[in-house]
Amino acid sequence: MARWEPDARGRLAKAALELYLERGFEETTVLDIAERAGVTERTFFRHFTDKREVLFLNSGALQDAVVASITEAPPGGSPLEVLGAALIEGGRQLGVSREHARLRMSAITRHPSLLERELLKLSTLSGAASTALQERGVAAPTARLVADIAVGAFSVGFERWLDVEDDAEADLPDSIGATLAELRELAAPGA
Amino acid sequence: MARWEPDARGRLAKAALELYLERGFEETTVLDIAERAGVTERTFFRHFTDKREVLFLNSGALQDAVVASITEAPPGGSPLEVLGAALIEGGRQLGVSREHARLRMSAITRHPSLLERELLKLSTLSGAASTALQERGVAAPTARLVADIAVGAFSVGFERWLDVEDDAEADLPDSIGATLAELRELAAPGA
DNA sequence: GACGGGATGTCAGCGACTGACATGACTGTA
DNA sequence: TACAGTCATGTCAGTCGCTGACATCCCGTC
Repeated sequence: MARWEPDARGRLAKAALELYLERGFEETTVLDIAERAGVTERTFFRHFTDKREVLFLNSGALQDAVVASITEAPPGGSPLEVLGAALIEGGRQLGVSREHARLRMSAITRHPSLLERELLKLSTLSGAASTALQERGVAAPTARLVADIAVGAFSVGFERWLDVEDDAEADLPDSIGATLAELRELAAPGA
Repeated sequence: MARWEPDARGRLAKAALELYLERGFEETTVLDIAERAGVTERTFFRHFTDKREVLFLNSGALQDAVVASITEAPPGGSPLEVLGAALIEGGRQLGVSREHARLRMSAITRHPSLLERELLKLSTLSGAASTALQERGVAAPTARLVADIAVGAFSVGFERWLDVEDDAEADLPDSIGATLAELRELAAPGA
């Protein structure tokens, strides 16, 4: 598996994040990234489809976890409950450090181009969740709406997790769960 | 204001949509668009920042309408109620034909690159709505969550409006309102 | 009819991205 | 030990998105 210097992909992702934070996204050339990682520009594009994708290495893992969680959920439960639990479980399995997540998010929010890609990933996650819900018998229009809303809450919960001051109190699944609960309150007829 | 052939911007937007539908986004060159519109490639980039933006000419108008509606809303009412009414009003003022909206959406969903831009516009709208809510005294975290959720419902409502078969029954504000109502049901504690 | 300003044209150039082909490194096998 | 096959990487040439600098043209104004 490993030849030459191993893990070119990982080195490229690391070099890219560093450079995006040091100089900014626009000011960083793919050639810069490749050179810092010790490979050629061409090699970069063999590992990542474009200059943005390099910050989204593990976005597929979250989606897989969420879909699996929906599929394996016991029958019964409202769509929002099922998906909510799946998103909390996905957050649990993510296993990313707040430090790294903060740096990554910092780079992403600094440039619209990267934000676009982040939004696309969330949209893809929403689409996959919607499909998984439909396979459980949820009607398509309902599934799409629930997925959209719940993934939105997931995203907000993730950001709130990054904002917590005290490291000891920061728990991603808790934060997602709390945000989903708040969603229910805000949407409640009385609110 | 108008010299040479008037409305180069509008001609460019029209030519771009046509070509994206005829050949696809990737297969269309900015030079192609410019030639069909009777201008130079350079002129294209004076009117639009990039090849995607050309499909999002009036996205600012919706945002302005929504923000204005939030700002002018009478005091009282939950954040979700205020924003929901503002989004319905925004939909009312949009004034786009379903035919044109369908073609545009068809082009957008055909290519992830365009979908990214659509998502960014919605995110920007959400951010603006959140800010407007905060100026009404809504706490920042709540405002962000409500804005995210409500704009998501708006987007789903818009798509549903496009899907309605009978032209006579298709009303955008109604569709947005119905989707918001469904959101409340789905999120209600009992559901 | 000279003047000024805004929209357009022209041109040169950088950087993102791709296809085609060559080369290197490591594995399995005789 | 030699040889062949495979897969990641390197090399090279080319297209296209996008930008800055400068020239030009059309129009209203004085």
